[in-house]
Amino acid sequence: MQASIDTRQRIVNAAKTRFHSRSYGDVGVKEICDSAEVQKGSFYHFFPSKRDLAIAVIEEFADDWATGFIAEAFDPKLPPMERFDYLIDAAYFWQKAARDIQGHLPGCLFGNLALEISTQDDILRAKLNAVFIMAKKRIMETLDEAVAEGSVEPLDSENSAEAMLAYLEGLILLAKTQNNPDVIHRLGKAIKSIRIETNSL
Amino acid sequence: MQASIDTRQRIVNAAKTRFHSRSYGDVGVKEICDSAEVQKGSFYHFFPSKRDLAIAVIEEFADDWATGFIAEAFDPKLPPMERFDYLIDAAYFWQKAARDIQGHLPGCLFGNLALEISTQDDILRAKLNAVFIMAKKRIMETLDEAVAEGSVEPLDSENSAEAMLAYLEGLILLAKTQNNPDVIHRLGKAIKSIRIETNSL
DNA sequence: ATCATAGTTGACCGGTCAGTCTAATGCAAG
DNA sequence: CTTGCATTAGACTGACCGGTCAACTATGAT
Repeated sequence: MQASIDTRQRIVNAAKTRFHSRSYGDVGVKEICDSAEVQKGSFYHFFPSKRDLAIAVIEEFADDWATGFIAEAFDPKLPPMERFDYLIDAAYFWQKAARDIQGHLPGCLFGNLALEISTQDDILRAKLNAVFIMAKKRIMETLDEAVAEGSVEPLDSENSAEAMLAYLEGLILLAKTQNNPDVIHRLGKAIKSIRIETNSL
Repeated sequence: MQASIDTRQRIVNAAKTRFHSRSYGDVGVKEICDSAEVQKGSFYHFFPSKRDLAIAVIEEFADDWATGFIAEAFDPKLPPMERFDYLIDAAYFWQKAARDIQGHLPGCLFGNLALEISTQDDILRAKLNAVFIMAKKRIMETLDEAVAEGSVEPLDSENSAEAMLAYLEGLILLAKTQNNPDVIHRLGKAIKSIRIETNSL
């Protein structure tokens, strides 16, 4: 059926933007249905529960993220370390655009959800963690390339990558708390100074 | 009156632990009242709304934090840069202890609340931001001391302090997502490598 | 044409939400 | 003893929550 795929997608789309700009707990199923112009019954035809919708949202958003935001920033044509400048830039412009439209800086959907629900739902937590692992891998590969290329001294690329990811999430957290995207630009450059040395066993 | 002060305090205490280990949205007024052994009427005698309770919780927790956690870590008797090791250590042990008791790593109350409600309530957001500004100041002072002492090359201490705070919050976010306090230890040492240079105008 | 099935509708469920209200307390000052 | 006020008790409100259900429609295969 045609309409059905569309219906499911409309639900996920409506949920995506709402979960991102508000929170999981604050957005009700009814509100999502209304905005997607779908009835409650149809919602529960596609999703056994609100939680399952959250899983779908995380998966789709992770995909959008990997093929959009991340893929653009980690352009293999760019010198490895320059990609981090693009990453910070992309984060800045994304947050700024959202803030200019909605009036509030939404932050990172994954970070938001992680802090909201990871003490309450281990499966959702694991899904979110998987997204972060994926991002970490991309950073790590970039770091490895930079080392191979000679533009960075050898380091513990896995831990350094994770530390850089933590920093990025932290920046976005502060930017959201200040409702000001400039934080990302102002502090972003320091991401390249984060290093964890290889453990000399 | 004696009991009244105690009642108010019991409400705040019950809310503090619950907001921290779950979320603002997920914890209801009834649950807080039950656990504080207080009636709804008493609750609304002391707090006009749940939101006002949140304000009280943030204020009290900020106080606990400043006089406990932060004051211990930023011990003026320690060499300035060593204080950051203590900070990371304190964060690690706190999160680990909470995880061992509750089964879930609670993260930072301020970070949690910031991501959950700062798009929905500007006053709460400002309160949270004030807590971060206070923490930033403590870090900045420490950095300034280190520079004065000669153990650190001159830098933009205000922005560097903010960047270090972002990193700490990011670490705790990842630790929560993995439900594993080790992240804090594993990546914590890099906090001292974060630097933002003075803008040479 | 007919039948199974996917999708849709909207009324409906019990429970819980934040918040209200009135009446009963306990206590302190006059 | 009494008056007055802060506090507490707990029943209650209406709205909303996530979720269910039985009836209905559209479609594609036989």
